[in-house]
Amino acid sequence: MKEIEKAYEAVKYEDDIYKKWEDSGVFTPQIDKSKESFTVSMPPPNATGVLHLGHATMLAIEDIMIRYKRMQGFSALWLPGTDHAGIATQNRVEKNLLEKGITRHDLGRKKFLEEVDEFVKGSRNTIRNQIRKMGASCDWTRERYTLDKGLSKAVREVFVRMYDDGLIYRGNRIVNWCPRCFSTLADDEVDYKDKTEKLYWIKYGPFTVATTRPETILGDTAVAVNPDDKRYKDMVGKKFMIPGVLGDFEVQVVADKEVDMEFGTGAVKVTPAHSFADFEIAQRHNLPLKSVIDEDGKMKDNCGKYAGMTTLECREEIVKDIEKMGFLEKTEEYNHNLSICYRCKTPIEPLVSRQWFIAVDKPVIEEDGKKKTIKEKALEVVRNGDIKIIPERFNKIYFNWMENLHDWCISRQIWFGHQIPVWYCKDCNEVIVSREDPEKCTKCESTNIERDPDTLDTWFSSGLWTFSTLGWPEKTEDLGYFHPTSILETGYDILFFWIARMIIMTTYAMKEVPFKKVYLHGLIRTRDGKKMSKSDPSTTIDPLDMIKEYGTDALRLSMVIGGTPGNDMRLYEEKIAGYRNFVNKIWNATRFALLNVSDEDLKTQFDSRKHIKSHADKWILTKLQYLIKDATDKMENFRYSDAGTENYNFVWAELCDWYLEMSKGKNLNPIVLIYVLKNSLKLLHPFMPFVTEVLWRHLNEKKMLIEESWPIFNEDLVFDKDVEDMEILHQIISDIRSVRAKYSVEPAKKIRAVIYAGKYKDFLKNKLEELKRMARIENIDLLEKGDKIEKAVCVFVSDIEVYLPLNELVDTEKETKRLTKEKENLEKFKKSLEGKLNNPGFTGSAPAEVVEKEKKRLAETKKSLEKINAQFSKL
RNA sequence: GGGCGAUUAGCUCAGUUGGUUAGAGCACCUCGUUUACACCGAGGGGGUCGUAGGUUCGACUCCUACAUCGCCCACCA
Repeated sequence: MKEIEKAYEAVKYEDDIYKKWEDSGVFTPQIDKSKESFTVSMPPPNATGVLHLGHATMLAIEDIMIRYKRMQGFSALWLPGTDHAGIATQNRVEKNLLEKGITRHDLGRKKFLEEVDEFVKGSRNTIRNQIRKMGASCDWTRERYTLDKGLSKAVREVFVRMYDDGLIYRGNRIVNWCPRCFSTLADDEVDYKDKTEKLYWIKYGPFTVATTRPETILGDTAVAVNPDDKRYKDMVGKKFMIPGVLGDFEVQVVADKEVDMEFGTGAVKVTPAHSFADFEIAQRHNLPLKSVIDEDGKMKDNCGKYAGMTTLECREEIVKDIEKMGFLEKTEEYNHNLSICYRCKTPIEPLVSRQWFIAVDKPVIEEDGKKKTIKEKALEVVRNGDIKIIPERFNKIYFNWMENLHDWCISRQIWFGHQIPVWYCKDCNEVIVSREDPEKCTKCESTNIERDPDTLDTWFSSGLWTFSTLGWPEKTEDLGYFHPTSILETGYDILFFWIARMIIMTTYAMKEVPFKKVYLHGLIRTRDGKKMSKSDPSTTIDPLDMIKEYGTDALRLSMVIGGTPGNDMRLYEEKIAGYRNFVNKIWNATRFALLNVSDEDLKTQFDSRKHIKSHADKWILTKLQYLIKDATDKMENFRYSDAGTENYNFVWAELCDWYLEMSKGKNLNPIVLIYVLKNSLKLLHPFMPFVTEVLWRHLNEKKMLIEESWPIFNEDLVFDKDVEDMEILHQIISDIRSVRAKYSVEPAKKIRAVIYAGKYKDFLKNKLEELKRMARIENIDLLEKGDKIEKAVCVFVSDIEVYLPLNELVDTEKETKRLTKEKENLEKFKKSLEGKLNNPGFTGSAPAEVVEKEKKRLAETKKSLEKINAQFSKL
């Protein structure tokens, strides 16, 4: 017997428990060929980030996966790490510098990068420790960083291979350009914003064109019309001189099916250098490019008096000038999508630029005598089931995205990141792509070579994450044992950013999939279903605050239970508080046990032949077995919410509300109690690791719970008949309590009961003590059968009749009402059952067991009705 | 424009291949310090499962429309 505190205070234990786990080495799996591996790569948070609910969800779910598999005996590796997050981190540091009035150019590349490294070093520990706060049982000895040596080597290796295979090329193409970040962006790094702008209708030589960007007229080289448009039929193929603000300029008229005849006048001005659609038209018709907007978002020198203006200033001026010239026909309000930078929300400036790309449609992967593109390969592994996405519906979204993928622009004009391993010879123009930094030109041996100043898109390196972190390109033991990883768990919002890219990069470099499964969780939303936004702190919940207030276990439960993969979930404080209550409940259940068992009991190994004493024991043991079966099944099928809910209900509604309450008399059976409790702790450990581990220690166990084995269903501990009996007892108790409440019989008032138990007489004889205590009855006359009793309220459970002779308390009117209502319900039910059973369609086509079940129900219902009818005569 | 998801009790959500008289938590009402827990216990009220059709012996579950909300993709100047 020992006593623990009355309430569990999470903050007092968590850090200590975590340290014990980490120090013990359980987080670090060994390479053991006799065991199966289970691997999860942690999606690396930004090195300079702070923990938010997105991370918290991811960590909670992945920790459940890992702890579960570890307990099942897998060699379970959860590999943590951080991402250098090129643009985001560089922006942060630049902002800091700006406060001191310095730009990165003042410092120069080398100094600036030192500054960034310093900053990262300082802030990386923050996120590391916050990951620990969540209880994440990841292997810190294998922690990686996207910019560390090994990963940089992997990046370089992949780049060189892809270059040699002709997959990486340098090209002059139109790109998404952010004038603020001063860098290119990938297509999916572009966000859209609804905006109403002016649509200008402008006289354009023999045409009238409509545009929202009159400033781009300076870069026009064509007019496009639909091939079917009769209005312009005769003009196609001809060239026209168009009078413009800077004098006449020449355009060619082309017919292109992408042009919508209905929009505007059906004639489109084409600016190939500053519009994606126009660029494509230009490609199809070999039109000249004319660049007029610079990388800083200002008009180029070739723009005459407009040179140096921002695009917006220029637009204003040009419109004025066009109007003066009498070319402005009209303006109207026009609602469209404005593309903006996903990082800084600055409008994107599409422009033509010389960049590095990955060719997604070039067949280079040799397989089965065919050559496939990396895109085809990435589609194939999902189509053929090598990678399974949960929930499945995201397959379609993935296919759609992948099928429409264009060449991926991988160069970024920022300094922080993996610098592109390409050198240019200034003497002979040779392009040198190399695994090692070259000292001289490989062609002319000149030392006058210069490295490409650009860096790679952050997603290039994170695309290699699952295998680069395991040592690739070296053939490490880790790589052989832990790759491909088992499951990749992350939010659906980075399906394209990251998951798709990992699949592309890994199937190319490793010739295997990065992971066998993808589990996508939803986004956490506010109580009103809104997105939590950093800019509005009143909408956000800080996971660290919640941990302080309610404990990590409560936070984890609140994010896992009640959610389904791929669906968003609302989170609010009361929900977390609710799970805190559950944490305290299991604490107190254990507290109760500890107050009632001896040290000897704690040491005793449960033996089913020796230790089972009562029906209650058999009942709870059976319930536990079914729980083990169901919960394991749910875990296997990634239904963590369901598994958690079942455990929750078992502990609260079955173990605490019934078994412990039953135990309170002289019936306490320490061995079974401890056995059930320990198993509950095991089942709950992946969900709420801290409190279960703390309690485990109190139960005199030498090993830590984290190292224990997952419970296995044991048929020998299933006693279905006893469960049926016990549930009848529970029903009797509940019904008596209900009657007491309806009749306002004070709890303190003990009453008498007469029970005609029929075949249950012997069973109930052993249960009188519990029955009396739990239903608060003074005296029970237990008989097999007997006469109806006057002035009594009755309840019927199965064949059993229970009479509470409340005498003067019995309100005939009230009782009649109660019984009438019950009778009505039963009759309604009976009717529906009879309807079913008399229907040959039902009996003919429904499975036999379903029909059997309904027959049984009908029999029960009829019995109850008989008894109720008999009771009416006694009122 | 294309696609996806949601719609179940006042609120937040479960409901696994169609087979209950549709569940839970919170909130609400009544009662309650009895060998853990008031972060608790006992009892209770509350839903024609978005609408309209259809398939079936049987639909919250499958099909078709529609409505409302949300998300993703594409994008036309």
